[in-house]
Amino acid sequence: MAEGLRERKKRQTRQYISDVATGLFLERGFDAVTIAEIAEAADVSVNTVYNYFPAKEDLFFDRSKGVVDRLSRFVRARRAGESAALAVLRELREEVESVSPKVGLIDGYERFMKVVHGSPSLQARLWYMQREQYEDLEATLREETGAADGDPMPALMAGQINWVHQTLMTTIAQEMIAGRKPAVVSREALVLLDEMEELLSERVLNYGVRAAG
Amino acid sequence: MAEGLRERKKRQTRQYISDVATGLFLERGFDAVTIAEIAEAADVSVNTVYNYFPAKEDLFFDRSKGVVDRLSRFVRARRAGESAALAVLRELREEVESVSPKVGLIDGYERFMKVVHGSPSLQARLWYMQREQYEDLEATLREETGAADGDPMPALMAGQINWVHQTLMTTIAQEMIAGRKPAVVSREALVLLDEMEELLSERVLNYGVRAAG
DNA sequence: TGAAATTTTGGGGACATTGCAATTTTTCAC
DNA sequence: GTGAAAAATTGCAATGTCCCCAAAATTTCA
Repeated sequence: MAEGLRERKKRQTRQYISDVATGLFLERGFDAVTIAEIAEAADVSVNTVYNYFPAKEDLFFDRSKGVVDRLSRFVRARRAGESAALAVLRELREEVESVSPKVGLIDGYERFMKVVHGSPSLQARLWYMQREQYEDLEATLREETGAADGDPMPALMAGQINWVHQTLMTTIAQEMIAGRKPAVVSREALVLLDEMEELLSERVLNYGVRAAG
Repeated sequence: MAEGLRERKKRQTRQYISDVATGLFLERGFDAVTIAEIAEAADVSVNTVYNYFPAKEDLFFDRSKGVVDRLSRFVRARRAGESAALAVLRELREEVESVSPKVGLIDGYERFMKVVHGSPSLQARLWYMQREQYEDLEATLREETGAADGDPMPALMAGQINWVHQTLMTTIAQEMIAGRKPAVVSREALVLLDEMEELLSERVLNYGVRAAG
């Protein structure tokens, strides 16, 4: 059985509110738009907005859901004989090379990031999500390598991998905000990834190698 | 001429408000204390509180001022023949070894961090300060090495050094919160620093070496 | 079709933060 | 010392986020 009318309407309402809000935010900035305005524009009550979104920031980052385990997924999907760091590097290269929106390589991303840049609370939320990603990765590494409880390696390795990802995303954001085209930024980002890989030590590059075959 | 009565009173008032606030925060948590309560306890008006502190978080982190250029200072003070990363590692080791409050090795730090842990806005503020530290370090590295404008190395190196510092501070905070004694945490932290140094690549360990004598 | 479950809404309120004007305190020239 | 100028403190009102609760509207399902 699929889903009833109620579920469908709920999803639609939620989506609609999110869309309306995002539109307003992109147009006028995060702080300049009030929840009351969003509610009115979406033709619902303020309470309904809060019914779907715990906080104002959630309205903006609604589409960025399911990014928490991004790095973890890369690691879990690493190939036989491949280390955690190299798997992440490979996946990131693929996304950068294919000029994927997943790494912000798309027209309009600059608009998005400018809004974030202009609001402390959005930046805070972004950092929070990045922190979550890091912690998720640490847990995954601990799990995948079967490291003991007191072993600091998973945390350290997660930190190094996180550095790669963070630096990549920050750089892309900066370049996009600077007005560069996705294709151009893609090429620069590939160079950056090469440089970062060269800065990683052998021990990092070899951590969490999946048993061959 | 030193300072007039006015300046002195201002500083006293500011300090008193901050002290009263910190006391309340440590006692009952950040969110559970209102600005109005602080104002009343400090026997001033709410507006006076806002006169000295732009936001509630500033009341809590008032003592943590001047930490922005912590890493930068370490780098600038590096010795002849010493690299940026090694200078930071050395300074951190010294502080950890001497069980210094500067790295959180002091009874009561656990209390402080628990409050931070319990409040999203305080965490956000902490991340913001860490971000500032990173950016400050990048600028310093760029300056000290005379790197070209498009050169990504200062940013990458700042990232690596920042990883060391961040990981150290986070670990110390966790251990302190877990109830360990400063002396014990100090010993663990020294081991951690060794492990991190071993994970840094030669290129990182050799970046920004100050010309010998 | 009507009761139960769920969603939406209205109203009230706590609290951070800001702006403005009135009031008090401190400074400083005379 | 005294009084005006400068600065600090205060009170008051308002905005905006977010929470809680109870009433009203909508949807589900026996």
